[in-house]
Amino acid sequence: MLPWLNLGLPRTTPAQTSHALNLSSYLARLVASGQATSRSELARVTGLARSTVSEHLAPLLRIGLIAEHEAEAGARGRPPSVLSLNPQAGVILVADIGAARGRLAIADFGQHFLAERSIRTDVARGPDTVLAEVRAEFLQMLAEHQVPSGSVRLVVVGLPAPVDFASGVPVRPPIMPGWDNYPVPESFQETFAAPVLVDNDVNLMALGEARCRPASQCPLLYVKASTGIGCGIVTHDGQLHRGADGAAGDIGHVRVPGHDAVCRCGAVGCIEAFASYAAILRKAGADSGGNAVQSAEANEAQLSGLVRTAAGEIGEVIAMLVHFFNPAVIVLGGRMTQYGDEMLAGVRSVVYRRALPLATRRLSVELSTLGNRAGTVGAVVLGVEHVLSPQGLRSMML
Amino acid sequence: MLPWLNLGLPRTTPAQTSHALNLSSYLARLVASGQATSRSELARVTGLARSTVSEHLAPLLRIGLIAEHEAEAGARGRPPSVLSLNPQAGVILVADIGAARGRLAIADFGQHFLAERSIRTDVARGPDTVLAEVRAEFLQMLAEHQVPSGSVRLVVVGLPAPVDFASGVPVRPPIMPGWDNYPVPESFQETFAAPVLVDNDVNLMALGEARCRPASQCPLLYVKASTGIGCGIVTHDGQLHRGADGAAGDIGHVRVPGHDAVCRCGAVGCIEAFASYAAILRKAGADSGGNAVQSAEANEAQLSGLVRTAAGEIGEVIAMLVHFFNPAVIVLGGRMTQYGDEMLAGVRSVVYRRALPLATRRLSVELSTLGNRAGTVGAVVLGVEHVLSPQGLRSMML
DNA sequence: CAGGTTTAGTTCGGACATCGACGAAAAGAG
DNA sequence: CTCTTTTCGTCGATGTCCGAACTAAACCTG
Repeated sequence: MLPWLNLGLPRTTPAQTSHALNLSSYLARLVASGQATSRSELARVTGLARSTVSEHLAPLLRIGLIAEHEAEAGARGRPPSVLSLNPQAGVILVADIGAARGRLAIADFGQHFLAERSIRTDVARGPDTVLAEVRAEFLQMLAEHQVPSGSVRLVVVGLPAPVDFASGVPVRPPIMPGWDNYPVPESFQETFAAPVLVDNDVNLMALGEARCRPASQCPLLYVKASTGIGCGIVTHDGQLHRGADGAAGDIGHVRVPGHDAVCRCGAVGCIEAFASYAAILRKAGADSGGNAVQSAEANEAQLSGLVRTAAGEIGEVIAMLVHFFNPAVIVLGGRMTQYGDEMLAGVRSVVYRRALPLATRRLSVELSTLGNRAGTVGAVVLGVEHVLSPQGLRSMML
Repeated sequence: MLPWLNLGLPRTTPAQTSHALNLSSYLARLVASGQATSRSELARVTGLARSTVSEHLAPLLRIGLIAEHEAEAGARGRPPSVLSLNPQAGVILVADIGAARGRLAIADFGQHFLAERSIRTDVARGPDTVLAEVRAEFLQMLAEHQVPSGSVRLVVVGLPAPVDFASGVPVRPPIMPGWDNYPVPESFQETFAAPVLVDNDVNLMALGEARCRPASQCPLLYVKASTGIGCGIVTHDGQLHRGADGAAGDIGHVRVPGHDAVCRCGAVGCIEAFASYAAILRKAGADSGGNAVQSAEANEAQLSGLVRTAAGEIGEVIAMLVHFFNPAVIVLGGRMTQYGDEMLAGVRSVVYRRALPLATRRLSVELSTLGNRAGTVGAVVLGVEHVLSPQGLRSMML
């Protein structure tokens, strides 16, 4: 007979987190996303009794996570007290660390960036150096905006590497010598007494883009073409797919025959070796015979053409992903979207030609709406969702 | 400022299904999967009080879904009353319809196949003919095994086509003329007064394989190489990924350069056109100059070589999927696994050479453990999980 | 074989969650 | 000012879940 079947059970038993916390978390997220702004509205949306809503809202107000203020009247009856995440509930520190540059930000819970800054982060200098600079920069930003460092609720870090999300540790990063297994969370926890979340940078961008759109646009793929080529995956239910080892979305080293460029990973024919933005700049520099980037950047027309070609090659890979994953939306991001029109045209032409009509009929291919802020926005999203999760709420309520 | 962010909310509000039903469903699934066989064990596994377990078990016993019988004593204390899904609770009709042949089965809830049968199903003859034959066959099987047709609780159908799972309708099947948008569920509901689930056949196989393994082996990819090449996707949390249009996993029409075979989809260079089992048989037939399949099947050695080559080409595609999806396990199935060793060797050699070590370090590439029963087993799994879901339970309890 | 030990399952009262009903508060309409 | 409308809080009724005490059914010991 058959071995018996391990029916689809949740990985955590439902009874582990209390029902009360689940409800509070759900209410908090409804408020945070703006889908409900008053107690009655929450009751309508959730189908719960108003009294139940009030009851579960009370602890959220008590710990100051949600604030209420008077609404200016205008409608008929008693004006509701408008609910929102309390901007004063604390701040989230966010670092989107790229290979060469990083973007730091301080965000409050009211969806505002209090401060934003771009710094040099040459990851090749090693984690000790880079993270120390990030910490110093954070402290300076906090001081400048007079945010007490005690109000830091969470630190979220994006790294251009595969990350084991549970432990927050980079695993075998191809381009970051010295970062393998480096305990990034500990390095921040010495300075800030707050939990630290670490994830792949492209995952964060994908999350940011996904949350700017209606849930019907999931499953969503975010494809970033800059120095490297990577991809973030958001599934049907809005969750990031990180894969078994945190390495999902690493499409830069997909091999496309017909090219013999040597990739930094050592292999030959990786898409990243000839269709990434870095590769294009190299090519432009070489063609113009001059000294690389400077002169090449000037030659807009030539670059446009190269982007268009590269976008087509990326489109070949995307067409394959469309077959396999059948997403509702493909979002294009990364530095190559400086030439957005060319990029879009290049990708679209190939995808709609190659892929079967069924999978492309309702597929939309778009440029990133968040641009180079996708990473920081996604990090804030991850942070807010973590704080508002049942586990996050429990830790706040002691 | 930013548009506000639609935080990761569940698609259905948690308050919609009653907490009680959720618990009953969870208990039933624990019993069904054999993870708990008595009330006390359920209490230990779930962390609930024994009294609570008893309380929620009562309705499941009342409707006859779960049965208890005496355990033979042997341990110290009072022997537990052993719980199991009641085999007499009803049967599930299962049809795994392939392009040429279909596999029908009657399963009870006690993980036993009461009857199993393979029939000719030339899907090109159209849905009316094929489904009528399936229905007739089902009725005959029921009669032969003296199962009253009133005890049919569910019908599960797998089709070699993209299927919109919610409505149970095939959408734009490439190889099934006349099936587009055909209302398959209605066609069975006239005969059997039971819900009908329809899904892609490869999805069912993937589900079957996934449920035969520990949950730690998800995310899992099931790759089927027969007449066509397809792929089923099970995510980290054990759910099938069906994509935005139910077309996910359709990797047969991924284009691999360097081949100019014309595919039945009309395009050139589809992997399916030269590396599927059908293509191999064609090639073997052509090489031996004789009349195709018959003489070719005889020449084992030649076929082995062709399988090995084709497996390498499929491996190129799988390597790409490994980069993108980073699964924990790849399961190989389909008729090509008749030559399992060659297939495994061909796929492994390419995957472990092409893909980055990070994604392959813990990846295991295996042959299907269920063989040609994967589809029917997966269909039973889908059916049992549907019946034991909170929605399914509610309908049984009136 | 009587009584102790161990494990399983049931019963029951209390703590807590959720609901609906009622009433108070706060605005506009007439 | 009074009526209507909408929001929100309070309170008792109902239902869920738990733990403690109790019963049931086995084995072990002497």
